[in-house]
Amino acid sequence: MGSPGCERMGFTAPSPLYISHPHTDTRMAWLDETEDVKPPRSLLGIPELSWPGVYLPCYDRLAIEENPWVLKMTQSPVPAAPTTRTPEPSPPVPSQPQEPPCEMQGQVEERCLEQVQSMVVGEVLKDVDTACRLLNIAPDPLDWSCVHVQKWLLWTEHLYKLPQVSTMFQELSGRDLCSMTEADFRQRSSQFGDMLYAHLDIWRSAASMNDRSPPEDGKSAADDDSWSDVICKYPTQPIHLWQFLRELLLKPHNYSRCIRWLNKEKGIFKIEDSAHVARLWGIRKNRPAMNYDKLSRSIRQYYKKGIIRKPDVSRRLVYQFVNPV
DNA sequence: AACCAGGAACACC
DNA sequence: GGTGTTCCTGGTT
Repeated sequence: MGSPGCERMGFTAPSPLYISHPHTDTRMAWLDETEDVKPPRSLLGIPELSWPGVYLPCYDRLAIEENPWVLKMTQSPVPAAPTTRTPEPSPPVPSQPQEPPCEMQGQVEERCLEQVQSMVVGEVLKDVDTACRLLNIAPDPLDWSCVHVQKWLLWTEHLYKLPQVSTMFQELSGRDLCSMTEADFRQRSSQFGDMLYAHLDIWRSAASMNDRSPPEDGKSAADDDSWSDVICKYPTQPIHLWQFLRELLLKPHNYSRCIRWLNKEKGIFKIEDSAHVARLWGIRKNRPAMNYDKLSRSIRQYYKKGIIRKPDVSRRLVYQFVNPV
């Protein structure tokens, strides 16, 4: 590896990165199969660059529309821009002087951009981290086995609603994958090769960034759950279903559309989208035939073990952890 | 139709 | 043996 992460991330290179405000429920629009989650590039004013426009799952078009100023980040920061750029509606900066000197305004914008950049980097790392734990794969693609590569491909298919492309990349380790050029990717999948290549690029960038700044203890990328401490060691022991469910529940900004707490204190949760939860579990366990019927059977196995039960008032798709955290 | 409950056989570690 | 998967029958919402 060894290529500079930030450039690969698209912060210095002209790579569009669709971003939005984090922690909105709309972040997981990709989970909703009825929607086309990729924002129309033309509408966003993003030029059709050679980069395929990787759409990060944590960012969605609604929030982009709500925060048009963020779009600046998605556009090429080529040198020509600053002098001709028209003033955009500023992000909420309290008590801003009415007519700030140009320099000051530039500084403010620069600081805003820096803040947004670091926010985006954080969100990207978080998403990679989440995917790593859900798939039980290492963050660095170079460490992937053929099985890991297939998992990642299945995940990416799911993420971007691609047709089955994983078959085009069989028998490849992560190292093989990383040694491939964009042209190699396109050769295997003319339609989606560039997208996969770009997505892999993000992962490699995230890995290289992690290399340079290992997560500090306690407050890591998965800052909103103490749970991650338990199973943060990536390619280790298999995860239990109840652990997996809890992990989804502890990422509400990612998965609240498919599973959410009804009463966190009591450990009562509801599966909002049974098919999606089952599919995620299937990806995680490498069981393509997984469905809610089977998943719920596994949940029912927990009844006699005293791990999960039905709440006192039984409701469809609602379960309860016997020992809530 | 989708969900729920649980038996049974099986695979995998 | 523990855990989860797969298949099944039959009941409920």
